[in-house]
Amino acid sequence: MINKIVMKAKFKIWLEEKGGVAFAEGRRMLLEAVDRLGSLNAAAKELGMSYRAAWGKIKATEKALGIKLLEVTTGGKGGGGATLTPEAKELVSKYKQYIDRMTFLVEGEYIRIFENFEIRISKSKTNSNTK
Amino acid sequence: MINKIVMKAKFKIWLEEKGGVAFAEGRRMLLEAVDRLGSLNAAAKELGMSYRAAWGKIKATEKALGIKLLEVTTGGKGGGGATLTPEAKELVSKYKQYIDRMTFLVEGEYIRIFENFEIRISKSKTNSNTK
DNA sequence: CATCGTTATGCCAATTTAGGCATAATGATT
DNA sequence: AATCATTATGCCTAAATTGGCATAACGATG
Repeated sequence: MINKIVMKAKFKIWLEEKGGVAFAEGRRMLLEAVDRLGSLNAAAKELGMSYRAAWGKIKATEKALGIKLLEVTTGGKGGGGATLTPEAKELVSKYKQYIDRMTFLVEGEYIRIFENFEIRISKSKTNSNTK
Repeated sequence: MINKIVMKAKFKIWLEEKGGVAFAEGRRMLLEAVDRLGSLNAAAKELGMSYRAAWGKIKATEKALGIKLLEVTTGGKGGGGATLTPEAKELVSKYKQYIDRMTFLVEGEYIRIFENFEIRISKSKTNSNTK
């Protein structure tokens, strides 16, 4: 019986500052949503997370990198809102570029290196079952 | 005050099979140690983990990929031991090659994309402190 | 000056993950 | 057949991470 392997490479890349996570994909999506919606609250809702969690992520990044990410206002019609600072916009933009590039490379290198491994393993009969 | 950013890119790559983690760096080190020491127990000790944990990782990978990783014997002088199957050796070898290549690329692309970003941010004065 | 939706933050609960204790089985060696 | 270091595995505990509840402050608008 041929036991086809459908192995796949996954990866996660993040930016660290002094050993702590400073920025990663989740935060990039969050900032991108804030930029589009004009509000952290709305962005959190769209991503299915609580405002509390979203705010905490933003704060953690601001503290780690020492830069301000959001320009906020409170009060007024609509209660207020948030927009990205220029630094935040650039961080999001560069991180996106970085992730896209790495996604391409991770996939390409995986295929190059593991290609014939999978084929060979799939054809050998193995005592696969756990018990 | 110049607030120098020493941001760094970190990454983790793993192989998935049907959504579950099948292989990653920790397991590669474990198998590498088994290959060198001839025993899963000794390998676990060297890596500072319990035999229970090490055994669990191996089993999880064997189940996920449907291949046997260790050829084991019990009893006799020394109590027994474990050696890598040819498939395990190849998996370790290819994964190592993959990781080394990606480490190189992650670093290189990071520098290429973020280089001047850090410089600019570092020079602007920021209200860095959390409070 | 009351309203309303947003930002801001402490605090506790819950879920997930990892670790390790305990115990059985193995089998060549003596 | 007693020994001994290893493999094998169930089960419970601890730790770390995440999520969300509750509540305060804000301030332009009407």
